[in-house]
Amino acid sequence: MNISQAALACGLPNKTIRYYEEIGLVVPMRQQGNDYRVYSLSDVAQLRFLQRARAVGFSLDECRELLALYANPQRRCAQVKALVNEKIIQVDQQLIALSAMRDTLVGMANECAGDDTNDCAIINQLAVAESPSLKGPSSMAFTLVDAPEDRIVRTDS
Amino acid sequence: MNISQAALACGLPNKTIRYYEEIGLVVPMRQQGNDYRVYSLSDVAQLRFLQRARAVGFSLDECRELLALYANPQRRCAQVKALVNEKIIQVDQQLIALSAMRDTLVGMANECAGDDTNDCAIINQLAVAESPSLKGPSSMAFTLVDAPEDRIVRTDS
DNA sequence: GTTGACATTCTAGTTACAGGCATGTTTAAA
DNA sequence: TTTAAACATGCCTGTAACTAGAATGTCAAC
Repeated sequence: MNISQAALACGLPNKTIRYYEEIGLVVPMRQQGNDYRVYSLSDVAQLRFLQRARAVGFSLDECRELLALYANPQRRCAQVKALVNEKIIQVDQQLIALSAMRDTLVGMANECAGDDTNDCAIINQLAVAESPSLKGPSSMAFTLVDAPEDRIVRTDS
Repeated sequence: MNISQAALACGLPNKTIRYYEEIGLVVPMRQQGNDYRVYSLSDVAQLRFLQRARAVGFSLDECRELLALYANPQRRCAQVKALVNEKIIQVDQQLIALSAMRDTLVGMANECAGDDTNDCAIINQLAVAESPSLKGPSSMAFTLVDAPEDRIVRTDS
């Protein structure tokens, strides 16, 4: 079958399938004469596999690894499970980070009247907040006028 | 102050600050003679603002918008709150998607013995699963041998 | 034969930086 | 005084995973 047939069968866009070929994930045969890609059922199975693996959050590099295991009858089940467990940990970390972001955003929204004045609790919070590093002038929340700056000694990395 | 001082004060790496200048977010003055960047306290306040806004998940484009509001005394608080609320919705969607991924992964791991055999429930699940599109040979879970493919009519996009 | 829907290759753009190189400047020590 | 470290500069490339678009070729139908 040709690329569009394959796309339909695996749920990936055309361009993505070509990209996967470009990076050596699924490389189909070519039809003689015109150089059209010809996808075997095995190719499509692999594309489908990739679509699934991507959907659950594996990177393309991880997908490559999974695909190798998929294709390898000598694989051990434990190897596969290890990859999945590792991915679960990563996803958990992302969930934690996102949750924290959400909490902060909701906290900001709650403090904010959302009215027609220009005094905005959100802006203030973004402007000052807990200083991310250590030192530095901790006020300056609202000051945007360009003051002639003070010179300090140099430290850098 | 120079770039490293500014980096310390705002918690952003050197390179990031230069990048923000390149895309026009915070453009400092230059010192005569050597062309070193000179950051005013106002510049640093803006960088700090950016750092915070990025940390809660705003894209650089959104940061640009927020920074404009920050700098604009004519802003209305409601505008800012709208941005935050929109971002909360986005974050919620990400959280939902990630949670679903996590569930799927955990489900896979639970089904998998994780032993020394080569028969792996995870692989099987990735291979077949619910077909992402509609049609297509729904078996083929384990078949990777390259079978001479069948020809079908063409449909594409 | 011409139209429309396919296919192909190629280049460039996206996001938000990071790494590295070659080179110029400032500062502190030997 | 020299020199070496620690800064600064610009520029060019690479990352991840595609997407969009242009220019062109092919195929089947009317």
